[in-house]
Amino acid sequence: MVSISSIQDALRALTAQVSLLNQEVGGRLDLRPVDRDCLYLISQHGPMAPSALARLTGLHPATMTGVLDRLEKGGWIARERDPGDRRAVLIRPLGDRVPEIVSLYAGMTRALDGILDRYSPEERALILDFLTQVTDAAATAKDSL
Amino acid sequence: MVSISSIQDALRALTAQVSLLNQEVGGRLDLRPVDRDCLYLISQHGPMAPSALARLTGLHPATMTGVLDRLEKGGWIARERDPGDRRAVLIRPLGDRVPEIVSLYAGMTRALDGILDRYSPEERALILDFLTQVTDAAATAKDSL
DNA sequence: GATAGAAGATATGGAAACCATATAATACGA
DNA sequence: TCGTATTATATGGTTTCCATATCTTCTATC
Repeated sequence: MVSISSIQDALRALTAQVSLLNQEVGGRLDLRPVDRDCLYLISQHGPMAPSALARLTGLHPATMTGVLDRLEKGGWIARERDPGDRRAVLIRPLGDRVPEIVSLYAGMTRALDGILDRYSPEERALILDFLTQVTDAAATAKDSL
Repeated sequence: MVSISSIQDALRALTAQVSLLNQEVGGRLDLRPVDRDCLYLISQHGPMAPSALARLTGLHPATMTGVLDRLEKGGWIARERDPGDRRAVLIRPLGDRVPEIVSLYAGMTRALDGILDRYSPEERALILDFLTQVTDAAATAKDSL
């Protein structure tokens, strides 16, 4: 019998381990953890304003300026003027250095391919659904704090 | 059809979202991300030496001293002399403030309970197995960088 | 045993990051 | 049009991070 708490423990262990992997990858690219997190969010969400990113991550706006300075200097993003609001800035992710990231995650990607190969389509659907639900739950739990 | 890459994306989204939740929880407890990560590792692994923790996390030993200073000051851990090696220190996790953590994660725990309730024992076993495999893969991927 | 070198943790000082506040530019409502 | 709100960033002080040095203790070799 698989207890609920054992799955909770497994989830914690997974996120902790992935966090360590991310930290190692980030280190190779001169990306601090907070920079890497912001970069991921930008690349997923598309162009967005610094203030929105600061709200999302809970960082101070002044801190966000520093984060974006580093990301811009590293060639990860570009700052653009928002055509609709001349006060605002749009942060656009640049694709130039994406291959470096892909390369560093190649081992993990390959391992994951191997794991998923052994599951049936139904099982994969189950896994995807579970992951999605947990992600939503985490977002809700954070917002209701 | 559930593609492999969609599950990879879901995993990235999950870890990113959990990272945000952790960051929020840590903030409420005056724990910086690096302190929180170290505290988790200590609490899972049991008493361990600062040098071992520094190696595991990739932090500089001098940085680890600062992390442990903060964790000790906050009442999260205690430094003890290693009886077998008088140079060494053993970091012991203290349980005093664990209820605070549990309380902040209560929403997430409850949501996860609700999600898992809807799965059969076989499905739970599948999920647990998948999570365990991915965790191992992440550890291996990190070590082979 | 005695001794040289290694290993462990921490002190010290300089560099970097974080954050509160102030500032400048722009938007928007009365 | 004027006053206030919003957006991003500059500035200065505090905290954190890291390289090096230092002190203690262990261990291998003589």
